[in-house]
Amino acid sequence: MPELPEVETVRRGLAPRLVGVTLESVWTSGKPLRMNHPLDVRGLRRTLGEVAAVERRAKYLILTVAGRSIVVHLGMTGRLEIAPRAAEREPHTHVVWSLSSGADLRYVDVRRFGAVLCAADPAQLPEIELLGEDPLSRRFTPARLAELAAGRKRNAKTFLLDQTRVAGLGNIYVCEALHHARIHPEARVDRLDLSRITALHRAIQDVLRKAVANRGTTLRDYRDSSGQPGENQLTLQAYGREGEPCPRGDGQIRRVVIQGRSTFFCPACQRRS
DNA sequence: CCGGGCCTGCGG
DNA sequence: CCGCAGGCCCGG
Repeated sequence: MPELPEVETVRRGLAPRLVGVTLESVWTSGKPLRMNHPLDVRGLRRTLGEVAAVERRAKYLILTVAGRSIVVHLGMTGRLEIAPRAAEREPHTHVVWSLSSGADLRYVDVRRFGAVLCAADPAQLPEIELLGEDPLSRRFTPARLAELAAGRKRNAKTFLLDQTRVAGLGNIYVCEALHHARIHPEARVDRLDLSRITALHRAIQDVLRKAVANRGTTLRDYRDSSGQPGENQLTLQAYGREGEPCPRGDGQIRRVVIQGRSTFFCPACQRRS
């Protein structure tokens, strides 16, 4: 499910209900998550106490708790939600924290592609350390994007999905940003001139900011921390629109597979060079 | 780079 | 039954 805008929406929902609240105890389902990694139950038990901050780094949520951190990645179907303690647990609930506020914080993940990690210093986790530039940060400028793209003999789609360069985009927003910037998903990134890099930079930021304002894209599974779907699916220009007219010209949206992922683009307005 | 795998569910 | 799904990892 979740790319940067969805994770940011979850963060904004959680922060006011977690900061200053104490994680009193934790329960786990016993099932492994991403890559069959068992949950670190002892680490989670050591990471109880008052929540000082709820932050986001790319698609990761970072809860600072009593000087340590809980790091959550939602994979495809993960959800972090606040629920009344008395509410029945949904199937595929894998972690439940009891909060001093009387509610639960619950991690639910049908496909178990997500991760719940803990660490004394999250910056030292390889998952976090290896992340590239956050596209909504001040450091992400057209010049920075040009630097990241220089010398990379990869197509634009693959480049933008690579979390070690620009971190936070996934399949939907890569399709949308490339469409917005009129760049063909198979355009080689080291051959984009500065004006096209600048257009891409702007498209990435515009697409992500709009999606955050719309509280994320819900195609199927995504829900925020209150269980509410987002609204951004109503604004998608290319993703999921195979065969429909391009909203911006006389082309027709096509679907191809790049990097094993469905890729939607308009052959009329998105150019390779 | 590609293909496959992880896991479950849904829709054709 | 088959293909597909907002992510990521690994081996060849």
